[in-house]
Amino acid sequence: MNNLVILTGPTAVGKTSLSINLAKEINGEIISADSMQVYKKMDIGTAKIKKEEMDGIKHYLIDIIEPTEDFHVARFKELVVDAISEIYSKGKIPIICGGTGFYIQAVLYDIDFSENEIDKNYRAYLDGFTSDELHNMLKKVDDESATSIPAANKKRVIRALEYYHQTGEKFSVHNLTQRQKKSPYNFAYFVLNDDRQLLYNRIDKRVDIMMEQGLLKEVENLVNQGVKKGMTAMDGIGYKELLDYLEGNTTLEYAIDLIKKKSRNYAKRQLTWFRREEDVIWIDKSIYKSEKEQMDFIITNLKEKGIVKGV
RNA sequence: GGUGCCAUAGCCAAGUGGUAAGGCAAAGGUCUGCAACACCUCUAUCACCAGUUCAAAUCUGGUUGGCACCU
Repeated sequence: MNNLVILTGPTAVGKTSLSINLAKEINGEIISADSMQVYKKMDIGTAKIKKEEMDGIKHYLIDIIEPTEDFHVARFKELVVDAISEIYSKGKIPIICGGTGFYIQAVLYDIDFSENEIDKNYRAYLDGFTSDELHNMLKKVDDESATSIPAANKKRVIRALEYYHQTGEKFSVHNLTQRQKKSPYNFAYFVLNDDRQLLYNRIDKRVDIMMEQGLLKEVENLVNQGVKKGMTAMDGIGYKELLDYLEGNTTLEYAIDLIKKKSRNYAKRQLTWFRREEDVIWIDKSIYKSEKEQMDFIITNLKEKGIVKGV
């Protein structure tokens, strides 16, 4: 049992409804690979699937932590492994569905996030330096990483330094070996895509719908429960912009436009990510127009890979 | 009809004689513990015509378009 189906695509492309039908079709259960849907109480802004929409299909890794908690790939990876084996034990097929490419990659290639805990003290210490100083420090211990990470990207420079500090191994070496890994799964990696302009239109429209559904109220509730700027949950698109509005820094109209823009930019970045992934099967909605056609295409591919028995 | 002001990339916008800043958008890319993050790359000959000058987006004249005020 090492079959794995991945269904992803840019935000607002229509993954959710397709994933439910697919799960029914192939006797699967769904694992969400979404860095924001893991949070409870963040439903509207993350376009989280509703209970009734699940239609009896079990979902993993949705609503698992409080918005005040930290979350990251390493934790995701641990939890996913458990979810997958649980699904296998039922004789079902795991379907990973969600837009966080990084999380999908971590599972698919079984990337090793060594046991080290995040060293808050060391990070705080590093935070006191300027970008250039940090970059120079990195250059001394790991020239390769220093070359590939621009000094301006302070976040990544810090991670590379932290990794070296904790393990004594160069981050660049670690990355290289991880990158050469073959996937332990017999997988099919589907990326649902659509005409760019149509996608952007749908994103804009969806933001308006979110506002109608009460996104502002949702953000207010989070704030009342102690969620603050700087927490991972507040990195979510729609949340930080509305928080800015609530704090009186922008107008509501400006905030909404910004949410739309950020969402479009995000969709574009997701596509860049998927383009780089190997063995991706693209499902172009301008070719496979109906969900029925998309499903047939998926099933055909799953049969070819032996994930689903041929008829 | 008259007078004045303005006209720089899709948008905003510097530059007032020496060979086109910057921001946003769009597009492409990086990514292996915050990834809905963070970061990188990248687009013009200055409304049009003529003139002055070694040299003009920058000065002069005209044309077109816009804005303001006046009759």
